[in-house]
Amino acid sequence: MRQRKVTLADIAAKTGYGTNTVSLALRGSTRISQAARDLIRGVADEMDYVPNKIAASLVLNRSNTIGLILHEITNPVLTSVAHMVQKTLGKHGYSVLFASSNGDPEEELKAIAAFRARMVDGLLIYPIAHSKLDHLKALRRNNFPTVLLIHTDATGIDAVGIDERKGAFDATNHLIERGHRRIGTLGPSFTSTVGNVGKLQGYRDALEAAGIAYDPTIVSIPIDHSIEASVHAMDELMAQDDAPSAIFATSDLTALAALRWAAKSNVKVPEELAIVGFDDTDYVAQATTPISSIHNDVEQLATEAVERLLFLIANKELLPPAETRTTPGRLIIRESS
Amino acid sequence: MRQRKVTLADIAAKTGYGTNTVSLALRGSTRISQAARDLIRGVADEMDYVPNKIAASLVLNRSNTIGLILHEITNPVLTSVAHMVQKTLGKHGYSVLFASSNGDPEEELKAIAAFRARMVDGLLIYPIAHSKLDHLKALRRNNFPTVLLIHTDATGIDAVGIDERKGAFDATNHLIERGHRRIGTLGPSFTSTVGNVGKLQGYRDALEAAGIAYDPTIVSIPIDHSIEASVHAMDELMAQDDAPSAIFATSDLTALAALRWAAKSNVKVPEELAIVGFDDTDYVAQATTPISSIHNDVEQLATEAVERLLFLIANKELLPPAETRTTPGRLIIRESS
DNA sequence: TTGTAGGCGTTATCAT
DNA sequence: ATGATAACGCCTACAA
Repeated sequence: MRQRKVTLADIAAKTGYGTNTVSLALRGSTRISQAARDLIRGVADEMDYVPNKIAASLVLNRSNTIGLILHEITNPVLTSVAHMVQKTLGKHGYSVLFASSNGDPEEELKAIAAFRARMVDGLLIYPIAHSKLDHLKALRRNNFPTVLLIHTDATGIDAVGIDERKGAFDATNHLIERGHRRIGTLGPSFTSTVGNVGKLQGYRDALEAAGIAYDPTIVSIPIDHSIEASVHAMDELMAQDDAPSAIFATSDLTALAALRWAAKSNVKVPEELAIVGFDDTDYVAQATTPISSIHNDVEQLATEAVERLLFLIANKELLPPAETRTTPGRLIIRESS
Repeated sequence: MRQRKVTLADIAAKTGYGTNTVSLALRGSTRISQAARDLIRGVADEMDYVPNKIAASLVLNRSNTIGLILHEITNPVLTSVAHMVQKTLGKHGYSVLFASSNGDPEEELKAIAAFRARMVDGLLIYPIAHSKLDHLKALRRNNFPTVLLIHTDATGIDAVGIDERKGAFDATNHLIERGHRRIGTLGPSFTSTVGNVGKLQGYRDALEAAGIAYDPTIVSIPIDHSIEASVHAMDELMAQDDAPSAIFATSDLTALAALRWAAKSNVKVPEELAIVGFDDTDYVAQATTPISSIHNDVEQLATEAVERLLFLIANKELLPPAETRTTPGRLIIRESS
């Protein structure tokens, strides 16, 4: 005995108006008399009318929904991005379909397909790998508004992201200025993980500028994204003969791991080991030894990405040339360095 | 010069079949000859056909989309829930609309309205307050499948959540067994925040069982969700004459704050101050001093919630009586206690 | 095995 | 100021 959903027709029947009048009235059209509008509005509320946007989407050819795909939702930075994106889009009347690709290209493709089938008006995506952008460029070629949430030098696709290269440069350079010559780095797979390509570059840039030779034996890559794996990686890194005196951690998570390693190894931070992280989350700012980190303005990033996406959506008939925007980070110096 | 979207009719025209045959063929109906199916499938792929699920939703009266509303996405536990929920639902062919209410009841209502208008088949929600469940119960009364992601004793609404009361009891009791009699607690607003109502109860249960008087002066409530605010709260809490020798932190975030406070105050953990957290995230497990915490099986929670929701959706014509499920946590003892 | 007709709830166009 | 009609793209009858 399930009550059918209330439709425009039901309200029309009850008020004596046509469905079309009801539709206009509920959307506040001045073409309808004030009296009629009030009456209709009242009856609609009374009947607990919920407009069916899906039906509207069909005729308007616009769903007022966008898709957000992140490659890893556990990451606190991406989490903030998700939050800001949803908040900003909500203000513009958009809802957001969310999916986490979890590092699996297959999942990413599935999510894209699912979202497209649901007629999302556009896509914000933090892709899995820098090198695998072709399918996303293809979307754009099909006039499908898409914005990457990363910084990339790739062309033919819009992107707004953090300037990892510069951030990494600043972090490394700061350690050099503190007198360190042997600077290790700790972070997930530099080649495959988006973002870290740039970070490795920035790290090398800084070394080169200071005339320090790049040494791959102190570039450490944890086996997975857990802190534990990074602590492990530290174990091996620091067991070397010529162990680093400073660590540039490419994420706050690995920075915390470095700190943890120091604690359990009775190594003093920053006296015996300096640490700089990346992203400046609460966790490093308020770690037992507050850790220096590169602060990135997630709010600005999210806002700009949303703006760009909405712009693309508004111009989807003839997409403007792809653009890349970058938001710089800034180094926050704390006790760890 | 925008190419229209490919529809069933387009494929029909190109293959010479009717739209209906094409529809059946693409869905793999055996009513269509194998040859026709292959042909149609091929042409569809060639034309890059993307089925319009929105149109299908309209006729099927089912969107294969559910809404997920969290009251705070920054929280690592809720983040994991979001991830698991999306992953599990994805396997069942559902997409998830996401919104963060950010602790604002107004936002929560807006999100619910937006999702209903988009015809979600059901709702998973981590509500803002225990006390404000009436609007959610109303949804259920209107045969709208809804599952709360919290543990609650409220009736008339489905819920699956962590047993906060028991977890808090175990945490507090553990500290008592370690010989502590003066146990403070640190966590966001016990009365308004969902979950913490139960935690305060469990804390008091344990005290009572041990014959320790409950003392509200050592129940500390940080001003917001930042670690910094909790460190501040610790400052005040520990400045008291009869300061606690142990802290039950109602979240891992506050546990980390307690640890941070100890570090900057040169207080030894666990010798001078014992700490137990709640949720057992990586951050406490791998803190400089690994912190004891209540581990909760987020994966199981998410799976059960999704299962229940799908069950409700399948029976939405006549919803079964509301049920509450609870998943117990377990204490993980580490160096902090 | 395939085609035809009708309708899902909304909006836009064109009348009145 | 309001109403009738035709879409939007798909699916489920029912027919052939």
